[in-house]
This record gives sequence, C-alpha cells and structure tokens, in this order.
Amino acid sequence: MAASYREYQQLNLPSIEAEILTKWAEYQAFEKSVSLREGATPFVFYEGPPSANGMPGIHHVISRTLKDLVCRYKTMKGYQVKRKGGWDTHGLPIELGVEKELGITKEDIGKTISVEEYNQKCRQAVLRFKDKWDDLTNKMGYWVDLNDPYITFENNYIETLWWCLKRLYEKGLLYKSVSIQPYSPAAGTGLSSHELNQPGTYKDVKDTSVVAMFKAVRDDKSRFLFDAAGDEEVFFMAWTTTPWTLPSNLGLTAGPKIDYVLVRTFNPYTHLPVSVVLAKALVAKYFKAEGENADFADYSAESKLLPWKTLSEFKGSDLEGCRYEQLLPFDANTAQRAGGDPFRVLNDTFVTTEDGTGIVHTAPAFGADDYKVGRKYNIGILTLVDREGKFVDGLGEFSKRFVKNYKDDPAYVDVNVDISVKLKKENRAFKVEKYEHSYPHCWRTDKPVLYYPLDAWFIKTTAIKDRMVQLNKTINWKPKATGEGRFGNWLENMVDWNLSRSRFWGTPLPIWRTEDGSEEKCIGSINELNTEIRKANEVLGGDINKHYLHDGILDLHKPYVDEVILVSASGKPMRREPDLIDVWFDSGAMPYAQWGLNQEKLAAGDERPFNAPFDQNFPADFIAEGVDQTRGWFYTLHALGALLYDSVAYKTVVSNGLVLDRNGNKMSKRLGNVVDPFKTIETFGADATRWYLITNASPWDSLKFDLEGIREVQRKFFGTLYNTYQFFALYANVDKFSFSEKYIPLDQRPEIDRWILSSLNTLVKEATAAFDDYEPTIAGRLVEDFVDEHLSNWYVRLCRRRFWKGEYEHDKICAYQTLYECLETISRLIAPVSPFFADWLFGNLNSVSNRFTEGSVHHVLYPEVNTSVIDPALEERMQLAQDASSLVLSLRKKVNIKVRQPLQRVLVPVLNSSMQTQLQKVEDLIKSEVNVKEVQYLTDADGFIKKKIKPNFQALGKRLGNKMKAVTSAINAFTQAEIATLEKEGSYSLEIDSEPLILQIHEVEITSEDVPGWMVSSKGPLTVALDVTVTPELEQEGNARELVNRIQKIRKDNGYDLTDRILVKLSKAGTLADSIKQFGHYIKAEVLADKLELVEELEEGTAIEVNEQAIKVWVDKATRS
RNA sequence: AGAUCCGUAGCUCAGCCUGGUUAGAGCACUACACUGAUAAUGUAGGGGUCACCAGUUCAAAUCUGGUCGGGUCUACCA
Repeated sequence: MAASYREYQQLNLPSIEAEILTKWAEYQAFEKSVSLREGATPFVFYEGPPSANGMPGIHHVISRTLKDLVCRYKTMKGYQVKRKGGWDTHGLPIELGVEKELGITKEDIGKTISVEEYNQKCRQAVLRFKDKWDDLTNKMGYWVDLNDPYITFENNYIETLWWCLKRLYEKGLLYKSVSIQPYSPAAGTGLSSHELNQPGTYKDVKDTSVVAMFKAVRDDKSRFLFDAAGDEEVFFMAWTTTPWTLPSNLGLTAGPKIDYVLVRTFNPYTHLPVSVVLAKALVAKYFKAEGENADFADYSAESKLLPWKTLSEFKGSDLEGCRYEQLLPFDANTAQRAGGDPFRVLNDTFVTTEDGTGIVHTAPAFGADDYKVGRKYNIGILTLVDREGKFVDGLGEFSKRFVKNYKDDPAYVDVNVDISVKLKKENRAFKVEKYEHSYPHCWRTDKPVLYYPLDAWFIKTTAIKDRMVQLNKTINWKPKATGEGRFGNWLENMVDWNLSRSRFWGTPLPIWRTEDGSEEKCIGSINELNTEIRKANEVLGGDINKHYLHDGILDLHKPYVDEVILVSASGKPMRREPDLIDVWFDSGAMPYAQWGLNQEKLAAGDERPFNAPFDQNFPADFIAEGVDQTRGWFYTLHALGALLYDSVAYKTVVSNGLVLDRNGNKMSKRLGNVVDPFKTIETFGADATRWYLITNASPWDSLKFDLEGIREVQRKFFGTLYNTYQFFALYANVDKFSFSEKYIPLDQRPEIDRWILSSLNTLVKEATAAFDDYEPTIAGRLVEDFVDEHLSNWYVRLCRRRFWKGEYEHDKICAYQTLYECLETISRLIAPVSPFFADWLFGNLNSVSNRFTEGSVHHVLYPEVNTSVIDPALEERMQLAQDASSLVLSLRKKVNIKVRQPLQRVLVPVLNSSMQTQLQKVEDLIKSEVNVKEVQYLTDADGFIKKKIKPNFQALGKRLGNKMKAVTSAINAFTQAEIATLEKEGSYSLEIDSEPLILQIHEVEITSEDVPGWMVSSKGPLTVALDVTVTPELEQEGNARELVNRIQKIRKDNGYDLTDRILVKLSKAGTLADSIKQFGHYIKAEVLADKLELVEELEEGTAIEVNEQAIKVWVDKATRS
C-alpha cells in the first residue's frame, strides 16, 4: 500500500513545530545542513554575541530571525554556512547585576568582598540565563552552533585580544592620555557612557548660572576693541551654569565665523559704565530693544532701562589671541601652575549662539570640548577640585568647600552662589540667575556628575579615519542610509577610542609600566607573559611572582594579573596598568578571538596567527544586529578590521530597527509593555511570529509589535497555505497520486496549469532577487500574494472540480502534478523565513512522492527559476480573466442575480484583435467562474461601443510641456467621430493656440466606456456588459443548481464520504418539478446520486427552500453493489 | 545639540528612487453572495487636506528647502 499524505483536523502551528523540532534533533538537521555543503563555497556569518545575564526579549527574535533566514537561504543556494555562536560575558551590565544581587557598591569591592570572589560571582552570573537563551534559540528555530561557542571570558579569547592589543601597541596606535570623563564624586568613580545612559540619569535641575565679565588686556591684538570703546574698560562676557569651574578658567572660546559686537552699557549690579563683547545674535537676550541708543547720562541705579549702544562689529576670528585678566586669581591657580599660556581668547567651531553669550568659558579640566581646545592652544590645565568634589587648598575663602552638595549636608551653602556674589561685587558679573537645564546624575547616588580629567588608554582610530571611511564605502549596508548617514557621519566625526574602564570583571589591559612611566611593555600572549614572569623573578629575585613560576598564569583576569610584576629593560619593576578594556573591544575582535591563537603560527611570526578556520572566515559576508549597534559592534568590528588588517570586517551588514509596542512606545520593563517571546511562540508558533516580524515592515523600520498581526499572519497566510495542502492531500489520497507518473510536459497541460506554473516561476525569480538583495520583506510579501490570490483563490478555486470529478487520467494528473509542484516550490521558497512549516509541508509531500532524497527542505537547494515556463502573455490574459470575472460579479450584485443563476451572455467590447485573442483563450474560465453561457465580443464594426479618450500624460507631457492644459481640454472634447478618425489614421491634427499640432495615436489612451442600453462595468481598458435577462429556461437551470447546493449540504451534514453514492427523493413541488425533470441528469451527476425520484408526498426528509419554493428532500446512502 | 529613520484610511503597510490626472492593499466595520479544501474568499459601502508650509514644474504623495510631531543613536556644552 502506497503511503498517503497526512491529513489534519485543523492547523496547529505550535504542534507542527514541536514535531519538526524533534525531527531536527533526531536527524541532526542543522549539523547536516552544514556538513552536506562540505567543500562548497563558504558564506561567512558572524554571530554578534548576546549577553546571557539577562532574559531574551522579542527584539532578539527579530534580529535572530533575520540572521537565520539569510543563513538558511544561503545554505539552500549551495553555500556552506557555519554559524559559530558566542557569548558576551564581560562588562558593566554583568557587574551591576552582581552588585545589585550582593547588595554592594563598587567601593565594597576589594574591601567587604575580595576582587577574586567578586569576579567569581561575575563568572557565575554571566551565563545565568544561558538555558533560557538556548531554549529560545531552539524554539524560534534559530540555527546556530551552540556546541562550540566563543566565550569572551575564556583565557584563549582574552589572549587573542592581548595579541591584537599588542599589535596595535607596536604600530603606535595605543597610547595613554588624560581625558575628560564623567565622574561621580559622590561615588568616587568614573562613569561609563553606558551608566550615563541609564534611564533617569538626566534630570532637570536649577543651577545658579552667571554671565561673568573677563577684563580684556590692552595690547596690539585688542587695540581695535579699545579704539572702539574710547579707551574704557572692555570685558568679554561668558556664561556658565557651573560657577565652580570659574577658578579653573584658562581661556575663552569664540566661534571664528560668529559675528560679535562690542556694546557700551552699564553693569546692572554696580552701575559702572562698561563695554562688553558678546555674540551679535545674543544681544537681545541681555539688552532690551528700547534701551538701544538711550540716554546714557540719564542712567542711574534706579533706572529700569539699561541703555546700550553697539560700538563695533567683528568676527570671532578677530578676537583670537586677545588676552584678558584672570577672573578669580588665587595662589592655587596661577598661570605658572596651569602650565602653558592661559587667559587668551581661543577659536573653535563648537561654539554656538544658542545659549549664553557666544563666548565660552573654558576650563580644560571640566569639559571635553574645553580640554580639546585647551590642548590645541596650550593654555595649560587646572584641576582645582579633588576627587571628593571639593575645592583644593589655595583658593582663599572657597578652599575645601564642596562644589555641589555631595554629602547631603543640611548646612551646605552653595559655593556657586558665593562665587557669583563675589563676582557681582567686583564688577565681574553681568547677570546671575537660576537656570533650569538637564544635567546628568550618577544613577547610583543621584548626585550630579562632573566632568573630570582621568588617565585613560586610547586607540588612535583617528590615525586611519580616512581609510575607515574609504573601506566603509565598500560595505553593503541595509538600509543604505544607515551606512552613509549614521555610520558615515560617525566615522567623519571620529575621536580616539577610549579603551579604559576602571572596573573589575573584564579583559585586563596587558601593559606593564615602571612607576615613573618611563618604560613599559605590552604583552601579546600567555607564553610571553609567563616568560616575562620568570624573567622578572630572576632579575628582581625574592618572592616576585612566586605563585606563577611553576604553572604560569592560569587566569588572565584580575586580581591575578595585577599580582604579576614584570621587569623593565633597565631592570626596574613594572606593574600592570590597572585598567580593564572596553567590552566593545571584546566583541569587535571576535573575528580573530573566536578562533584563538595558534602557537605555531605565533612562534613563526605569522601576521595572522589565529587557528585555521580564520583563513576561511575573514571577513564576514554578512552580519546583522539592531541599529543600536551601529556605533557599537558595527563600529568596533570595522575599526579593528581596518586597524589590524586594513580590511573590512564584513561585506554586508543589515541593521534592523527597534521593536516597539503596539502604540509605538519603546518596550521597557519599567513600562511593563515587554512582550515575552516564549509565550508568543508557544501561542502562535515561531513561524507565524517570524513571518510577521519579517513581512510586516522592512527589518530596518521600527516595528510596532502587535499580537493581532501575528494572528492575522497565522490565519491568512499559514491558514490558506495549510488549507491548500489539506485540499490537495484529501483528493490525492483518494486518487493515490504520488507523482509516480512521468512529468507531463507543459504543452500538454491546460491553460490554467501553465498559467499557475508561469506565475510560480515569476515568483521564484522575484523572490530570489529579493533575498539576494537582503530584502526578505519583499520576498515574503510576494509569496503571500501568490499563495492567497493566485494559488488558493484562483487556481484551486477554478480547478476544484478537476480534482474530484472524473477518472484518474490525463487532466487530473496534470492538476495534481501542477498543484503538487506549486506546494513543493512554496515550501522551499518559504523555508528561510518559516523553517518549521516549510519542512512540515515539504516532508508531508516528499514522504509520499520521494522526489527528493534529502530528508529536510533545509538540505535541498532553493528553487531555480525556469524562464522558459514564464509566459507573460498568459499571465496577462489570466489577469484579464480575473478582472472580467470580478466585473461580472459586480454587475450581478448590482441587479441582485446570484451566481448560481446562470445567465446567457456577457458582451466584451474589444479595442483590438490581440485583446480578443487573449480573452478568447480564457473565455471558458470566465464563463464557469461567473456562470454565463457565452462571451460575445463587440468590435467597432458593430457600432455598439462608445469610446472614451484620455491623453497619455507621460508621453505627451515630455513633448508639450506647458501646452498640456490646452491639449488636455481639446482631447477631452473629442467626439466619437474624431476618436474614430484618430484610430484609423493613427494621428490627428489639432490647432492649439493657433499653432498646428499633430497628435499621435500612442499619445492618447482610448478605452471603451459604454455599451448603450446595457449594464456595464469597466476597469482600465476592460469593459464588460452583462445580459441580465433570465429566461424560463435559465431559471430552471438555476433552480437545479440551487437544488444541487442544498443536497450537497445535506450530504455534508450527514457526514457522508466524498465518494459515497446516494439515493434522493424529492417531493413534487410547483415549477421545481420541471427543473428536476429537465436537469435530473445533471443533478444526479453533481451529487453522486444513483437515483433521483420525484414523489407526490414525502413524509420524512428535510424541508428546504429553493428560490422561495418549499420542497422536501430525502437523502440516503446507496447500498454498495 | 548633531545625525538618522519615520509621518499615506480607525490599525498595519504598498506606492516615492524614475513626477503624469479616480492614491492602493490587508485588517476592522456594514450588507449581500460563494463554498463537499478554507478559521478562507468574492462583491458593494463608509473611511484620505498623502503631517504642515513654501518652492521647482504644464503636472507633486513622489523632486528641493524649511517647519512640526514621533523613534533611535551619539553628545552634553559654556
């Protein structure tokens, strides 16, 4: 007995998926999908490592679906796609999690808990949710190799990072420098940008702001100011919201292209006459319009209005180099102590005229921009605040005072206010006010952060900026704009990469330094370190490194590496620089570190001393992550690829957008609008979820996630496809179709079969193009449209009878082969996006036909288009048939004649012979679909058609330009005769604005509009007219059909099998009797009745109504003969 | 603050690159119909200042500039 296609009660995606998962596990389907392609061209994919210390969310499902579908697609295209998994295990989120769990803060580490214990905790916490992640990976059908993942905390991984760092060090790209970083005095620690981006860190606060007046020094540079001011005192005005930085002021920065003015006025506090410099654009902020050129002599302390007068105007560049007197001189902040040449006006483009005065008070220690411009001009640096947040000694009355209330001291007096008061008194303040702005706070202590100079190690990415920009242009970005815009701009504005992190659980910086910093050494491997360890012991003697002499170092983390002391060339001890490196370096170096160092290659001085798979796996063909990784992983991969090997690290990158909730809000635990991926998958199935995520919006658009959308996908796409399969299986099992007959050549198949196969091949072509272009959304939507509109609602609907009527012979086999081929091809087309359902469908089909030897759809090749099957004319005329049917149905609706009532004819005006030929070929389909007996074609000759003419704007517009309006109205006024002439001659002469103009036939569109005296309906060039006369003859046939429908329903209600023969008795009733007599044969054939009897009286049986006539029907199974 | 994406029907999205005269589809809603595969489908109906303003053009949802709103990233500044 031949195998049969599996049939189901109803679609249940989750149970299908459970079944397929079991099958995959048993057959090791994933492993096989890779091993089957051994020797094939590799397609290199990098997995961006997730951090398993948090639960996976629905947004992980979208990026992983994207990764998975590309890898599956490429596998089906014949590539070998290895997917090594990985785990990101270092970094702040993990440390913060552990601290929270232990209820400690950073300060406790090394005190209440040893670094060793702490890191042990981190190591344990890192993979806490690994099971959950593995579970999700499995359930969502993400194929990735989790058996041999790279793990960033492992020694061999860190060792490779060290090697990379050393290579950078040797190229002179790794350096130490002071940088201005966010720092929390209350917590005593620097903050990472990540910490600063915690929700709620930016708060609106009211600070005392002051516009300070810096007195210009008269010299050659500033002469133009004093000349204009008539030798009065001249001040530069600069605004600050942090008056505590004023003692550390060393410069004033102006924008070179900004316009400035010198204004004569009075100091509103001291009422002394002054001349001040500020940006022209900001004058209105400090001076009222009415005060301009007001009477200066009238001004007194009581005056409401401040008179002012513009004395001169100049550019910021004119101010460059002007000197000023120090605002708040003390012992501690002399120019000498600052080093450099301070108290000058500088120029930089970061200055804006949005706020303040257009002149920026510059304290290099307390602002990144200040620092940068300060260095450029060598104005030195003063850090007059210590790490606790209080002023140092030597600042007079301000010494030792906290610059902000870091200690929650109830008696705290705001030093910023005192500074402002002092300035007011000294004629050095122009305006003091409370200013509300958003300012970052330490998320842990809730105290304001300050920017503070800290030592840090940098990678000199700026050295190869141009090269990185150049390389970026070769990367295929999806979407393009992210690469050119967001990423491109980011590269253009690149700064050196600050690697340092003052944390505990991470990759230690492998640099050892002598105490005076004069000698240092960068270590590039474990062997090298062990050698150095022994050497140091030999040179320095004693107990130095005694724990590491025997076995070498066993763990490259803190605190162990910090215990190691090395020896410099000159014999001095060296200690490790205490920093850890940015975790982004960990992930950015994964192309190299995932394979680890190869000791032989290393010893041989290989440029690429990584284990062998590396050679085949760099750079990646494809990576994909969320768009939030643009400046994260995408950047670090790119930077390291360029820095280390002058290469891109990936050729194509897809950045997917955010997943928002259904109202467009970002999902966050705080808002409680997160979607649980497990629950979603369990409820709707991974395939429906994946399909929804991919087809609803382009991956890079942000997605408003709505469960209703998944439900719709489930119903509409999978439901339809499932039903189509179910339909096929039902009849194929009856007929024992197993594709054992020879493949019937297309020219021996009916039109509709050739049509659906043509459409199918068009679909294959277009879907493949879309996948090749990393546009899965387009591919998915194409398949959806095909399944719904073409396959299910046209092909199957029209062909239904072919499957259950008649014998198992040529036409039926054609139908089975065609539908089978469609289903099988669809299963392969959708396999990348919905891997479970595809494999289920494929498996169900293939287990009967055995057309493929492969056990899984994921092992076969993606369908190849057969262009010889594509017949555009055929697809076009089928469209005509669909349109014509739709128009006729619409007309039937208008006159309320149901489809079951046959009608005699439709008239179709044809404008040319090719249209008629096209229609004739699909005439039968139209007739059966709309239940009419004949199609008549009307041509001009019949004189029935009324035509409509419309200009072809596209063609005419180019030629005529601004004459279009006149021509349009001329054309609209055409008579039927004129249209006829144009059609006959192929051109027509017009006169527009008394100029002759020859109109060509292709410059207009002529459609038939009307058939006088008939009901018509049209769509584009197609018009149909319907003969709505119902003759008695037609009515009888209609009755018969109606009756068939009722009997079929009874059959179904009685639960008969499709093939059961029946006996029917009908009560004689009115005019129906005639119908029954006349169409008895037809009725019997339709309902598989052996006997159809008309009886006078029927006791039992079902009472039904046929076209408002009551009748009784009695149905019973015929006994088998 | 800079960059970037988005804004079309109640909702989700096409169309925009390459301008062309009734702006489409699905969902939802209403009514009718179809069905021995269908949780499907068909027909009809309501529902749109294509965010706004200006410009270019004979012609703008489409091109240009700006504004507004939303998202994201980066930065945080006197």
